[in-house]
Amino acid sequence: MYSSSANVSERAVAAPTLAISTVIFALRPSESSGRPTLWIPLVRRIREPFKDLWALPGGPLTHNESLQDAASRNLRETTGLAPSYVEQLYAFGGLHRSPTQRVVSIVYWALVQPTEAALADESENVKWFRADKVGELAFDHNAIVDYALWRLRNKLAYGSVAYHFLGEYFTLAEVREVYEAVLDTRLDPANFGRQLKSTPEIEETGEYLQGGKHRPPRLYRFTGRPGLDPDNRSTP
Amino acid sequence: MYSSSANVSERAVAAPTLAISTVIFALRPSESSGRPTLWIPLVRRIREPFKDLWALPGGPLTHNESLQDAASRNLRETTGLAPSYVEQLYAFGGLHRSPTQRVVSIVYWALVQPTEAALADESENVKWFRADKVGELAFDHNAIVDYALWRLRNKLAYGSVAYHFLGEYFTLAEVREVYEAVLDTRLDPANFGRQLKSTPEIEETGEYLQGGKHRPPRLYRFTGRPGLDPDNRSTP
DNA sequence: GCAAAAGTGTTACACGTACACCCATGC
DNA sequence: GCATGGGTGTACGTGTAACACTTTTGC
Repeated sequence: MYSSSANVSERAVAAPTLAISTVIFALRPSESSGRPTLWIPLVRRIREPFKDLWALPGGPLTHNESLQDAASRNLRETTGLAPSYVEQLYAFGGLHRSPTQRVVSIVYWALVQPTEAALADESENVKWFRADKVGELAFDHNAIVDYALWRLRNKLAYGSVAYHFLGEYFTLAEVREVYEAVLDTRLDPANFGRQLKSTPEIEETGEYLQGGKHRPPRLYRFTGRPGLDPDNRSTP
Repeated sequence: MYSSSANVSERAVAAPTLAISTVIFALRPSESSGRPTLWIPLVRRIREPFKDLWALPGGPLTHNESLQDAASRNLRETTGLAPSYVEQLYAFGGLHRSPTQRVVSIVYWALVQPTEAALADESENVKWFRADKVGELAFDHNAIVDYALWRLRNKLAYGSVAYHFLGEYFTLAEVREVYEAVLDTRLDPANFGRQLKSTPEIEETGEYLQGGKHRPPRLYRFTGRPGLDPDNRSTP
């Protein structure tokens, strides 16, 4: 394939297994406070190695799908969900990730909306965990979850991912709740609202959210495209 | 390997080829202005597909090396250089990257110091190009180079990569030249110097660079660690 | 009317930018 | 002495943080 001075004969021997895994984030109300918090779904391993430990959903890459399609597919297959945002996280290829075999995992992270997340499949072998309390996971999946969390927080602070946790219409308070949940801080509603309204990707609709207990907040819409990474770049 | 509801029998069929490629950046004086500019080494393809076109150096992943080691190795093999900085860029896995075969490329980017870059191997089949004037490359390598450039500029602006283009000791003006070359702007020497001196990772030495035409500038040293990505995290 | 959330106004401060100025060296 | 790059001082503008204040709804 590539011209290279490497020993070409080695290639056939090596051929590490290639797998795709996904860290799926959704906001769900905390059991205690009721405020939204970050959750991720994990699958129980049904064979060795790491039998009975929890692991990230994942699977092989099939021949006729792109990497991102493979991530979306195994997300749908394990949780029944359609993600609103998918981005590549990292390719993990350390030598001893799996005790039995050399595996290179290309890991994605995804966001799903809470309306969807509510009707997600949950079973004996698929369960949702609070992202900061996952316990001991199979393989190097604890490190992967940590890194995904770090990336999510980063993207939220500097990018425009927050809206993918929400539906098409949302109030400023809902966006603020997303930030507060993910970054684990409290934000000044006044300043936060002004900042959002000054970003060109946020569009003010004429609608108001009715049925609340207090003054009805205005509804907004997000009109931006997510991506700067190669998979999403071409989308105009 | 992974528990998954995917059709396990498909895996054996699929098995796309896995390759490692690297975008190697070095600063070299421009032919015209003499000011430093960004260059990258490319290798000429000696077979189909894309025979005779230039491509990124790359090769297979061998069994007993990590992804990053593979990147460093093929960097050394094509250019004879030891990189001062290596970071994973992205895993490219589109279906039609190569017309003949399904290939997933895990791409790294690297920086080498100009002292090293000066003695880099150059031959009929390995040549250095200005990063912004590479012409038409094989596969999707133009897109990859563009993305690597974007990342480098980003990391330079927000991170602390600049020092890896330089030796252990450097003057503030040298760092400024790196920024000016990569970001293609002019920066105010006064403000730039103050900013650098206020970053805790920059250490002022007692030494001065002698032999210049004018007032000898103070020499500085960088005392930070590069990384926040998984490969470099554990390094204490 | 009162509680609570939506939304506006105002001020202080940190930080980046622009630019005038002084310092030290080679020729 | 003078040209040139190294280095300091200082004023201005922009954006964020803090917080007082007004508005609008449900009960």
